[in-house]
Amino acid sequence: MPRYQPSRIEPKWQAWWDAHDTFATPRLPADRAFYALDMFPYPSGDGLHVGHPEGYTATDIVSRFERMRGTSVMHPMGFDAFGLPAEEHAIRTGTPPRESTDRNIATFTRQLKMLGFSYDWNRVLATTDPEYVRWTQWIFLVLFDTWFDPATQKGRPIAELPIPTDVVAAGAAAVAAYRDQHRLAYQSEAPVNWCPALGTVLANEEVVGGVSERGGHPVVRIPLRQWMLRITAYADRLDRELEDLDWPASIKKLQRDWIGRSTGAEVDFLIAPAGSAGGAFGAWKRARAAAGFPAKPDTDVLRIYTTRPDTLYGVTSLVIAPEHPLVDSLTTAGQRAAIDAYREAAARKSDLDRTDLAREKTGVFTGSHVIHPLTEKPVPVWVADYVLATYGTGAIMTVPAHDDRDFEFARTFGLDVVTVVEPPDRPAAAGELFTGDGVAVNSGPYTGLATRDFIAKVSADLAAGGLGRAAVNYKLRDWLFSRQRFWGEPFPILHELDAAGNPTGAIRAVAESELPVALPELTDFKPGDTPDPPLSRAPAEWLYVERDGVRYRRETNTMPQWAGSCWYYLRFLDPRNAERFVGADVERAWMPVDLYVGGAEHAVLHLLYSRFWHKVLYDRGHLSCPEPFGRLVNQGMILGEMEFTGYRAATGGWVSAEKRGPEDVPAKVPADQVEKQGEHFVLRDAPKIRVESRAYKMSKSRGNVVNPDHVVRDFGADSLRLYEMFMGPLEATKPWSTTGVSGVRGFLDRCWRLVVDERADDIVLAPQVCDDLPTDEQLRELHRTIDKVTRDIPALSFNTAIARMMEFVNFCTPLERRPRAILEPFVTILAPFAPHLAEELWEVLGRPAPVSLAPWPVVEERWLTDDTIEIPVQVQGKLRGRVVVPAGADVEAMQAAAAADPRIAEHLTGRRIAKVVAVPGRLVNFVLVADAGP
RNA sequence: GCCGGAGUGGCGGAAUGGCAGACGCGGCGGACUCAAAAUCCGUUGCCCGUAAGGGCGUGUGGGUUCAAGUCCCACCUCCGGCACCA
Repeated sequence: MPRYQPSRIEPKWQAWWDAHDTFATPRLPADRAFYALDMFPYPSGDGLHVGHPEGYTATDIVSRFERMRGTSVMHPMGFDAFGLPAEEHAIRTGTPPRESTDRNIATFTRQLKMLGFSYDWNRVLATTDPEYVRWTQWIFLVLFDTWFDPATQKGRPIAELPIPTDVVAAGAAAVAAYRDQHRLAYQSEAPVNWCPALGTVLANEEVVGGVSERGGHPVVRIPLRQWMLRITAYADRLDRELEDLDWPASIKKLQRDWIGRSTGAEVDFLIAPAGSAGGAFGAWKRARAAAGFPAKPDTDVLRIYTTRPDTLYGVTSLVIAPEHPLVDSLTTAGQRAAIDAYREAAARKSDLDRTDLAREKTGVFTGSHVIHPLTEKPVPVWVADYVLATYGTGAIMTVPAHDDRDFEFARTFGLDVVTVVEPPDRPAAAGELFTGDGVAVNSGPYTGLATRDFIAKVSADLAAGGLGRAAVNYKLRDWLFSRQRFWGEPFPILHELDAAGNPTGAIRAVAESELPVALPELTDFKPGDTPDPPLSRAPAEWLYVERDGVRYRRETNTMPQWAGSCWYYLRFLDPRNAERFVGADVERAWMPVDLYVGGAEHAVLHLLYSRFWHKVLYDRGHLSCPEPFGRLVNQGMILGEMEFTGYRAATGGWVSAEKRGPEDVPAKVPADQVEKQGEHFVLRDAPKIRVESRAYKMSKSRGNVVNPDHVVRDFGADSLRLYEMFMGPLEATKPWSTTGVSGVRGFLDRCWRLVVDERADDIVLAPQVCDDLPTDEQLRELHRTIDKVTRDIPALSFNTAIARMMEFVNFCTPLERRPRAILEPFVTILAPFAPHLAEELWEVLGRPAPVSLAPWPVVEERWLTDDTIEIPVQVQGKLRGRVVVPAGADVEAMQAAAAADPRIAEHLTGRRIAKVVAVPGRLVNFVLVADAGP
C-alpha cells in the first residue's frame, strides 16, 4: 500500500523545513563560509521553465552538502523584477506593472518552493522593492560622486578632482560643469538607438541585426540626452583582473573580446587650406614640434586612430564617419549635395544595417584633402559608413594594401593600392592584400624595419614631432544607462529650472536622506511618439520639487534592468539593513561569492556590469574585495525532446531529407517509425527515405516546452531535480527525455523499497532492514559510494555521483538482510539530491529529523582498497586475459602471474619477448620481437 | 569570415595515456500472475562461429607510444557566440 508518493511527502517536508526555519543562514558565518549564488530569475508571466531548476538544483546540492559538512552556507533567492514585459503588459491591459509583477513573483515563489530548494527565504528580495530601489539609487549616487583617476587607476570622490586654474577662474558654474564632465555617471547628447515601436532607446547590445532584441522592431539612430556610465574608465582593470578568476576560459575570452583592447597610434593630418601653397604645412609642423601633440585636436586637423602606424606610407585616403563633426567643414560646395544625401541615408540605418548591406562598401568624396604628416603629400578625405563614429576618433587612414576593409573600399572606388609591407618569407606582389606582419618597403627612412620595430619607432618619432602619439582603444563603449520607460528605478537627480521653467543645465543629486525616489502613480503607461519618457507625464507634485529656494524638475528617465541585477548578491547578505546597502562586517565575512551558476547568455553584459559596479564600490571603500564572483559556472541549455522530421512533397509522398527542396513540408515522425541505417535515420517502412533527427531549443511556437509543474505532478520534485542532474554534465547542452525522468523515478522507487515495506498497510520498515553488522563487502560498497559522491559534488559532476548511488542501490536490493549501518549513511548522502525522499526515509528509519542537517558521513579509507586486484594482461597491446594478483604486487610478481596464465602462455609460446611493460596496479603488456615470418 | 564547444551502442551519457561503452533509457529472455500492470532476475556494441574463440570498433586521414576516445598534425560535420572596432 504505501508506495513512494512524492505528492504526499514533498509538501510535508517543505512545510517542516519552513516551520523549523531549517535553512536560515546566520548573519555571520560560524566558521567556514560558503556563498552559493544562482542568477536570480526575471519573474515572467510564463512561470518557471525547466531550464531554471538545472542551475538551481546544482547550487542547492552543493549548499546542502556544505551545510552537512558543518559549513555556514549563504544560499539566497530573489527576483530581477523590473523589466519590459511587465510594462508591455501594462500598456496592453492597463494593469499596473507592480500588480502583474507581484503576481508573477508569487507564482515563481510557489514553484521554487515546490522544488525543495534550501534557500533562506528570509532573505528573499525583489529589485522592485522600494527599500532595494533606495540602495540602487544610492549606488548610482556613488557613481555620480566618483571620478576615475588615471594616475592611480582608481575611482575617487569628485571633491578630490583637481580643477584646472582657468576653470576655477571661470567661476562656480564652470567648476560644476567641469566636475559633471568627469563623473562616472554623466549626461551625454549621443546618437542612440531609438526604437519607435517600443518607445524607447536601446543599448547597442540590445539591438541585434538592425532590430530590437525584444520584439524585432526597427531601430533608428537619433541624438538624445542620455545618462551614461563611464565603464570605459575601468576597461583596463576589467580586462586585467579577469586573470585570477576561476571562470571558464571561454567566458573570460568573451569578456576580453567584448572589452576589445587594442593598441596603436593617433595621428593628426593637417586639413589642407583651400588653394593655399605649401607654406601652411611647414608652419603647422614647426608649431606642433614646439607645442607637442594636443589632447584635443583643433578643427584644422583630422585625427585618426590606427593599430598599424607602420603602414603610414601606404595611406591613399582618409575616411571619416558620416557623424564626424568635421564632415560639414570638409565638404566642398561641389560635393555638398552628395554628402548630405549620404549622411541622411546613413542616419536611417542602424549600425548593423550598415554592416549587413555594406558588404559592398559605400562612400562619398568630400572634395577636401589633408596633408600626410610624413610624406607631405595631399590625401583625399572620404565619408563612408563603414567607419564608426563611436570608435577611436571616428576617422581612419585607409591602407588598401594591408587592411581587407580598406582593400575592398579602394577596389570599389578605384583608389590606389600601395604596398609598404612585404611578407617575411617572400616578395610582395603588386596590388596584393597582405595583412600580416612583415618588413617595411617603400617607407622612406623606415624601409627595412620589421612591423614591430617600425611601430615603436614611428610612434616615438610622431610623438617627438607633436604629430601623433601611442594610443589604446577599446571596443567597449560607455554604458548607456537611461531608458525612456516607466518600470525601472527613477534617477535620484534634479534638474534646475530658471524662472521661465526651462532647465538651466545645472543638476543636483537628491539627498541621501530623501531616498528612495519612488515611482509616481501613473495610469497611462504608453510610450509616446517622441523619446519623452512616461515619467514626464507624472503628476506635477512628483515632477517638480523645490530645494533651497530653487525649483527643480525630476529626471524622468529610468534605469535599465541591469541596474538591479548589478548588486543583488550584496543585498542578500543583509537584506533588511536600513542604514547601509550591506553591513561591512557581513560583506567581509561572506564575499566574494564562492559559486555562481547561471546561463551563458549573461557571460558578457550582466557579469561585466556587476564587476564594474563592484570595483567602483571597492575603490570608494564600501567593499572589501575587488571582484564579486570567484567561481563561475554556466549551466548548459536544456533542449526539447529529440524529434524526427521527415519531408513531404506537394504530391503527398515522402522526400528523403538530403534531397528535399524548399517546397517540401517538414512533418514530425514518431520515434517508433524510424530506424538507424548507417549514418542516418530512415523511415522503417521506406528505408530509402532519410529523416532528420535533432533536438530543438524549447519554444512556445515549436510546442516542445516542458512545464516543471507537470513534471512534479507526474514524477515528483525529487525526480525532476535528480533527472536534471543525471542528464549529463551540468555545462553541456542536452535534450529532455520523459523516459529519462521515469528512469530516475524508478531509482527513487527502489530507494524507497530498500527501506520501506511496500506491502504493509502503514509506512513501516521493510522486513529486510536489520541491525546486523555489515559485511566487509557491504562496507566496501558503501564507502566507495560515499567517497565518489563526496568527490563529485564539489566538482559539480552530479551525473556520475548519481550513477554511483544507483550502483549502491542495485547492490543492496537483492540483500535479504540490509544492515541499517549501511542504509543510514546512504540516505544521508542521498539527501542533497533528493531531499524530500531522504527526509522521509530518515524518519522511517527512526532517526531525528532533519537529515538535511545530519553530519556528512566520513569515508573510511581502508574500505577503498582490496587485498587482491584483477589486472588485464596484454600481448602486443591486445587484451588476452586477466589475472588476479595481490594489491601490492610488484612488477616481477605481476609479470610472473601473467606469464603463468595458460591463455597468455599460449600466446607467448614460440615467440621471443622483446620487453615487458608492467604498471603496478594497472596492467601487464608483453611486447614480442617482430615475427620474422614462417 | 572569425572565435568557442562538441562528435563514443538504437538514445542520454561514463572512462588520472593502461580492460571502451559505468549508470540510466530502450530492446530481448525469464520468474511471479488466470491474465495484465507493477516488481525481481538475466541479457544486450557490431561481425564470424553451435561453442571455445576470433576479427572489427570512440567523425575522417595521418603521426607519437609497449599502449590513444584521451597527446600531436590535417580535414569533415553539428551546435553556440561574434561580426567592418581600423
